[in-house]
Amino acid sequence: MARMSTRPPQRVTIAHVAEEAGVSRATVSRVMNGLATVDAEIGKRVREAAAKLNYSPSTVARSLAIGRTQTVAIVVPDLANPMFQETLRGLNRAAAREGYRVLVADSIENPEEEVILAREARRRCDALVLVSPRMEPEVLAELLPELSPVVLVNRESPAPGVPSLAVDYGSGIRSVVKELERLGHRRIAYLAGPDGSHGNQARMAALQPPVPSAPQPEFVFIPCGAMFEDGYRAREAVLGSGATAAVCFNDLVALGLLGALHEEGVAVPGRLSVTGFDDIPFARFASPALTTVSVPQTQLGEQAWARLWDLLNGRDPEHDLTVTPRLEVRASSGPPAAEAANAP
Amino acid sequence: MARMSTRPPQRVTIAHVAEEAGVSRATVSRVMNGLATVDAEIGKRVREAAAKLNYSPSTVARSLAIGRTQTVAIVVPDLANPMFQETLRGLNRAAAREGYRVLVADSIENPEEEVILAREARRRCDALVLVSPRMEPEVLAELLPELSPVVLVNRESPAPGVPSLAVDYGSGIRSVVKELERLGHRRIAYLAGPDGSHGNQARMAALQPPVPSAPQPEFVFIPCGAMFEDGYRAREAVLGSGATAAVCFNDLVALGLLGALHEEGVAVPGRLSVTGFDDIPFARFASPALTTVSVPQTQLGEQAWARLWDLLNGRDPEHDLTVTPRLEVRASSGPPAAEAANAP
DNA sequence: GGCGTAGAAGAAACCGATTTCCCCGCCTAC
DNA sequence: GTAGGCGGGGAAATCGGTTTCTTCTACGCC
Repeated sequence: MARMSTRPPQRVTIAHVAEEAGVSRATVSRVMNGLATVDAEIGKRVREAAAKLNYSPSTVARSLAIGRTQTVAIVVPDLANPMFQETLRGLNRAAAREGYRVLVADSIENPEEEVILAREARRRCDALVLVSPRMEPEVLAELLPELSPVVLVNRESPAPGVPSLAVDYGSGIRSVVKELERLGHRRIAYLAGPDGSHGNQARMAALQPPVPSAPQPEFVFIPCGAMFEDGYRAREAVLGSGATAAVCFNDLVALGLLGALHEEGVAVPGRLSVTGFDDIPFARFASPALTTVSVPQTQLGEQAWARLWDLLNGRDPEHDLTVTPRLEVRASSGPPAAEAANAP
Repeated sequence: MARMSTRPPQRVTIAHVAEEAGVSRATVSRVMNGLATVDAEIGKRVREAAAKLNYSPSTVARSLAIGRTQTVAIVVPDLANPMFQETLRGLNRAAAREGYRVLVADSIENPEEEVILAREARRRCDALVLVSPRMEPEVLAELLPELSPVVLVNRESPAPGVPSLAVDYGSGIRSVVKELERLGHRRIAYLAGPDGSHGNQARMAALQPPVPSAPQPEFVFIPCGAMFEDGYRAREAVLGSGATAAVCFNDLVALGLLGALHEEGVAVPGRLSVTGFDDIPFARFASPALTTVSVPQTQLGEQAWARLWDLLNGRDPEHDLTVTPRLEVRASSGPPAAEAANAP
C-alpha cells in the first residue's frame, strides 16, 4: 500500500509504454527509432507516455534483436603503460563519434590470459582491437580468424584480412642512433626491453650492422625491461659500461634512468646522453626534456577505429599502415664528454 | 556447393548444438552452465557437440535472459589524465576478478556531455562509477537516482544510498603548506586548477586561514589549470610573484613548471621549491623527484568496485570513505634561498 | 460508384539464451 | 502390487526489443 509514486517498482519496458499510449509495441518501437511512417498525433502520444514513465529502451534487448552491440573491445597488455592508454584514448574518442562504446581488457602482461581475454571480450562486442600482444605468432594466427572483425595494433598482421597498424621500430631506433653518431658518440648502451616483446626484437635487429664491416658505433646491450623501475635500477650497469649514451627501450625506462642519474648528480647530457622511445606526454616535460622517437599512439587508436568501422560496414578497410616514427631531439642528448668515458 | 567445412555460414547457436547432440536446448544450457543434474553421458555428448561446432554462447542473449550484463561503466572527465587512468586501472583489475568487464566513457571535460554519457553508459551496464564530474551539485543530485547502482569517486555523495569515495584535498594541501612553512617559506604561490573543479575549490578553501589573525605564510594565487602546458606557461608568473615555493594544483602542473624552470636554469629547490598533488607514477622519477601529496587513485578504483559489488549483491555497501592523502617529501622542496626572493 | 492501392498500425515471429513447469520412468516403501 | 518420491530431461514461457507480415482504412482514379 505504501508504494511510492516515484520510481516504478520494476523496469519500464516497451510494453508499458505501449499500454500507456494505447498502441502496439511495434508502434512504440517505430516511434523510438524515428521511423517516418507514424501518424504525428500518435507519435506525440507515444513520446509523452515514454516521458511520463521515464522509459529508456533496454540496450541488451535491442542488441539481441538487431544483432549489434555498438560496442568494441580493446585488449592491452598493460593499462599502466601510457602508450596503451593513449591508444585507448584515441580509439575511444573516434568510436564515440559513431556512437560506439569501448570495453577495456587488461591482460596485465600475461600472454595466456591474453588469449582468453581476447576471446571473451570479442564475444561481448562487435569487434576487437588487439594491441601488441606478447602472443606467439602461431597462437595469434590461429586465434585471429575467430576474433574477426579485428584490428592489430603495434604489430604486423600474420593473416590476410586482418588490418594492422604497425610501427617501424627499426627505423625509429636507427634515427636515434644516427643522431647520436652525428653528435660524436662511439660507444652506445642499449637498454633492452622485455625478452618476449616484439618491439624489442625489432629494435635489436635494427642495431645489427647491415654490413658487418661498415663503420658503426659499438653497442653494449644491457638487459633492462619496460618500466620506470627497470630504468632506475639500470644506472650502475650503464655507468659501468663505458658508454657515452644510453638508448632506452622506451620513455619509461629513459625517465627512470634519468631520475637515478639525477639523484647521483650525473650530468645529462654532459656526462651521458639519454634517449627514449614513444614520446609519451611526459617526455617533453622531463628535466632535461627527453630526446626520443615520437610514436603517434593516439592516432593509431583512431586509425584502428577507422579500420574497424570499415570492417563493420562490410567495406574493405584501408590498407595496412606502418607508421614511421619521428625523431624528437630535445635536451637529454648532446655531444659526448671530451674525456674518455671509461675513466672510473 | 563449395561451402567450406571450416567456419559455419552463420553464428552457431544453442539450437545447433542441441540438434547435433540430440538433446533439447534446455539441456545444452544446463550443461554449459554446469548445472549438476545432467547425466554424465549426455553432458559429454553436449560438450563434444559444442566443441565440434565451436560453439560459444551469445553473451547478449544470456544477458537478456538473466538480466545482468556482467559489465560496469566508468565515466571520467579526461582519459588523458593519469589520475583517472589509475582509477580505471584499479576498477578494471578488481572487476576482472569477479568476471566483470569495464566500459569506458570519456566526457573530454564537457559537463553537459557528461550527463548524457552517464545515462547512456549506465543503460548498457549493470552499474556505474562516476569520477569527479564537473557537474553541478543540483544536476548531479537529480541524475543519481536514475543511475543507481552507482558509486561516486573524488567527490562527496549528495544523495543517501550512493556510496562515495572522496579525497580530503584540504588536509592534503595543508600538509604541503605545513612542510613548506617548517622549511622556512613565508611567501608561497598557489597555482590554481580549473575554476569549476571541485578539487580546486576544496584546496583554495583550505588555504584560507582558519583564524584570520593566526600567523601563516602569505599566499599568492595564480590562475593556472590542470595540465602540463598550464604549469609550463606559469613560469614567469611564479618567478615574478616573489614566492619561494610553488604549490601546484596537481602533479601535471608541477611537472610542467619543473620543465620550464629547468630550461631557464632555475635551481629547484635552491631558488624555488615546487610541490605537486596526486603522486602520479611519474612524480617519483621527475628530476628533481617531486614532493607531492599521494592520492591512492588505483585503490580508489578498487574500492569503487568493492562498493559496486556490494550494491550489485543487494548488500549495504561499506560506509563512505574519505581518503586522507599522505605527504611525500622528495627532492623538489627545500629551505628557501637565503637571499630575499623578490630581488629581480 | 467501384476497384485498386498506399499508408498506417497491429499481430506475431524472431533474436538466443535461461528457467519454470511438467512428464516420464525408476526406485523404494508399505 | 501399487502409491509416492525423486531425478532427469523436454516443452514452452520469458527476457525486451525489432521486423515482417497482415489487416484495415481511406483515398484517388476511371
